Amino acid sequence: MSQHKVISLETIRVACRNCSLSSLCLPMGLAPDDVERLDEIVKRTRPLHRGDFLFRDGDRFRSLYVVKTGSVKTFAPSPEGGEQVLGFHLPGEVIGLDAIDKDIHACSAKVLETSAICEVPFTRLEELTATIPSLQHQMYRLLSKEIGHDTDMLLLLGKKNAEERLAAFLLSLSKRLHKRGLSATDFYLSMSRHEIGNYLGLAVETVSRLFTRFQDDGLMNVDRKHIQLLDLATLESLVGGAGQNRRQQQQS
Amino acid sequence: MSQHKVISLETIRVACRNCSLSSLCLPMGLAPDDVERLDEIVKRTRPLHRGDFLFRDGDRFRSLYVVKTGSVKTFAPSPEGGEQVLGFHLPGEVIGLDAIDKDIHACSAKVLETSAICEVPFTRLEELTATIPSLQHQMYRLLSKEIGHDTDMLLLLGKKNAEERLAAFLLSLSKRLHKRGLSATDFYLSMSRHEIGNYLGLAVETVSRLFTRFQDDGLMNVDRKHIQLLDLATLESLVGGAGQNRRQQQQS
DNA sequence: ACCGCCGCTTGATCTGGATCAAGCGAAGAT
DNA sequence: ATCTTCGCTTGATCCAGATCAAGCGGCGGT
Repeated sequence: MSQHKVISLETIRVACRNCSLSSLCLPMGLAPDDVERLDEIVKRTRPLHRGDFLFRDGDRFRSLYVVKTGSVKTFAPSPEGGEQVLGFHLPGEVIGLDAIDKDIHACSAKVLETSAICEVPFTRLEELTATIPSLQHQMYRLLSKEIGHDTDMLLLLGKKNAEERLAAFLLSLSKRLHKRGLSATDFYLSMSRHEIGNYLGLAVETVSRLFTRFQDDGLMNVDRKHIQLLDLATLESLVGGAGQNRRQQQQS
Repeated sequence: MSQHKVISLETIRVACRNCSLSSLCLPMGLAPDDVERLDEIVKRTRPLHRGDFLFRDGDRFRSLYVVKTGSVKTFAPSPEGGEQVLGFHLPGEVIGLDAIDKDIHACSAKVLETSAICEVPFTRLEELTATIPSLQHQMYRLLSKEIGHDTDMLLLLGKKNAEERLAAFLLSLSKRLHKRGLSATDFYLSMSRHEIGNYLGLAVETVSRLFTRFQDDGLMNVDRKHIQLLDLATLESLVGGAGQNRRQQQQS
């Protein structure tokens, strides 16, 4: 806790137009002076550290958050006092979209590692989107994309077995990191096995056993948090559920 | 198939301002002449019948659809040739929001019973929202609400057992029908046991057994598609997972 | 450098719900 | 009216993954 260094503001103060995420983030396809206007409403906070909250469930909704570097998990309380991990958020990804409706956050967002986060006050963003059609369109797409992603998760939790879930999880991380310009095959997990299991609807032990199995099968190397994917093609085929002999899925 | 009656257009041609769904649908809180403008872009189609598609996965995205009466299911193909039921849509609910991002439908929407559906061409709606701030806000809320709903489903599929899932499903139907002005305790299921099971990540047999059990326990009456909920309070408590003796949920 | 905690792994056992297997009966077809 | 199909129910069995149990070892703290 005593290690909070004072970071020079110059390091943080990076305008949207120079942001390496610009193609992933909101401003995609905006005219230069529209980017400027967006840039003006974005707050750049000092780096957050592992365990810090962006918001907690029950908090009033004020802003969207964009991960610039690092990672964040979101999770919702379940009635019994446990929690459901809803997602892991990597650079370029937006957090808080689910709270627009009720104006109250229904989940919490916790920083998994030292991270830089942009804060975008939603009311101001809304004013902006009303005058910049292409930004409005981006917002609709952003919200829609989130729905599509949730849909994928529903299919995963509803129809896939443990092996397929973990393979899908690893490939999802891989693709998202790659899109961000990082290695698709060599990365560190910022979340615990427990959190992965919670997210995928599996017990910690199952996650651990599958890591071991995937490694034994030559699909990947696992060393603590350090992951190396060795055979993306086979992992991809595992996700498809063509595990070899799978009963014809039920047609409803 | 030979029973397609010609329905008089007057029956269908009901303007938004007179629509009984107006408080649930898009126009909430709009000025009268804004409702008028919205009304002008909404297409009202002839009634659709069981088995008709609003769209299929792979179709180009053009419109959102609002259920006026009846019900619709949406479902996505899974890699193995099966499918995942993504939702059942009742009057006042909007379909197609997930396709805005990619401009292609990733799921199909199939009518479960004779239904009246409004079609809202999205491009025109987008033009409208750009000039009516409160409508824009409604759109954001609508999209956000959908994300929130998906989040609930993730918790259900990730953490709840069969009993909790079915209880949650029944109560969800009950509340949504009630909001629409229909009975919260007496209704007909327009979907099959198979579809319910698929939606909830359960086998048909499990759904059937649970219906029997709930009935034996005096929580509800089940006669084919006809459902009567007798003890909402107990059903509610089942959802909470307080089944009685439940291990303390994992804290990630 | 040492200690203690906690996250992870691995093995053994248990179980909720899936799968397999038989009817049953209602709704639609002829 | 009868047939046929298909959706549903109910019983028996099976199994993937949860739970229980027991270390191991890295990492943070002092």
